[in-house]
Amino acid sequence: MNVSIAIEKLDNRRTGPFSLNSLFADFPERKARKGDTLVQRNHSLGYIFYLTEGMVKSINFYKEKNKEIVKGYFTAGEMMNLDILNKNLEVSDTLKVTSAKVVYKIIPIKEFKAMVRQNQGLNQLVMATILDKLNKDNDRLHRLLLYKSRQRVVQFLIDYVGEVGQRVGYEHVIKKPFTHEEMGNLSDTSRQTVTTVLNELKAKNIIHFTRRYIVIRNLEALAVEATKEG
DNA sequence: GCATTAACACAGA
DNA sequence: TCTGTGTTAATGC
Repeated sequence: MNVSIAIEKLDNRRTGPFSLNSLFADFPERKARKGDTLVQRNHSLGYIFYLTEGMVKSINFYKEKNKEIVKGYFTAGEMMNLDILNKNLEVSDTLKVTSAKVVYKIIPIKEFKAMVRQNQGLNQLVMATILDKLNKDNDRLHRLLLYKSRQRVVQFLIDYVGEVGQRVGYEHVIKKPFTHEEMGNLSDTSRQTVTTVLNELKAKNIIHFTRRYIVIRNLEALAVEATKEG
């Protein structure tokens, strides 16, 4: 994603989200702890999961390689397994808790479908969520094919700030950011490489970070880094 | 060469 | 105290 689009996203982002919290308020709630599996890939599931607290990762595990591919992370306010709408209730990703605690709502698929039919806003949001995921997967694949790991980290950072960054003067802040390991998973590289790249950017005064936040000092300069070789 | 893995030190929440 | 970060040597493709 180029920098102007990232900025545009920051500006256009909806402030008062279409309130899923109130829409799903009356449905039963479940809790889980770090390491718990909410549902296994290929298993049948009669509910849509709506995350109200904590963080969940969606993964595929490849036995042959003994390797886990992290497809993405869900945070509070997201519907996690919309793919079952299209696959006869079969989930395509394993969902695992990564935060200390998770709270989520379970909405029976039949009722969910009825709500989608009735509620234009929900209908649009479901559509947008699925398409957004599709685009993200596509971008990620292209990056893997076209760019080296350090570039992918920078590109991830630009997208990331576009999604959750807050403007502060000429800078942008990401509060409670992903860990380096999580960012590595999302940009298909190792956590050590993420650490190294971030420290390089810090040394160039393009970003600053601690465990609690990331500040993008210079988004334009970051965009330049995103395509720079070596 | 470029990047990941492993291993270890250590610091910050 | 434990998780996350910073660094480097060994290893792999």
